[in-house]
Amino acid sequence: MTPFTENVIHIIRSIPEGKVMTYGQIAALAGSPRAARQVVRVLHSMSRKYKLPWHRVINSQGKIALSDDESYHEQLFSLESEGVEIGLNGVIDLKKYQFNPEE
DNA sequence: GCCATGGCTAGTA
DNA sequence: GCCATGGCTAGTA
Repeated sequence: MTPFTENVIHIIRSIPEGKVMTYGQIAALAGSPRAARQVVRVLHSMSRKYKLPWHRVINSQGKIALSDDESYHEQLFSLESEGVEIGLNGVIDLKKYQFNPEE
């Protein structure tokens, strides 16, 4: 496993309940600002094995990125049950819910 | 080495 | 357009 991948895993693991992070944000913290899609790959291949809180990762618009209907709703439900509010337009208020480790 | 993959993203002819 | 991976292939040894 490469350092980048390890970083990504650690970062995702560090997201507290009720908070979210962005693909790009995670990539940047892991040391490669434009590697957002690699974060996606990590999520795909390692979520289960490393028990990652995959549902706490959303896109920069503050939206759930999953296209599959069932997965989308699973993520929606997981977030709501942690207290994250999702607007009718499907948007999560990043100002309110985004996790910033560097604080 | 090449190439597809992929739940993206900044910036805007 | 970006770019880190994994899988696969041609082409050497």
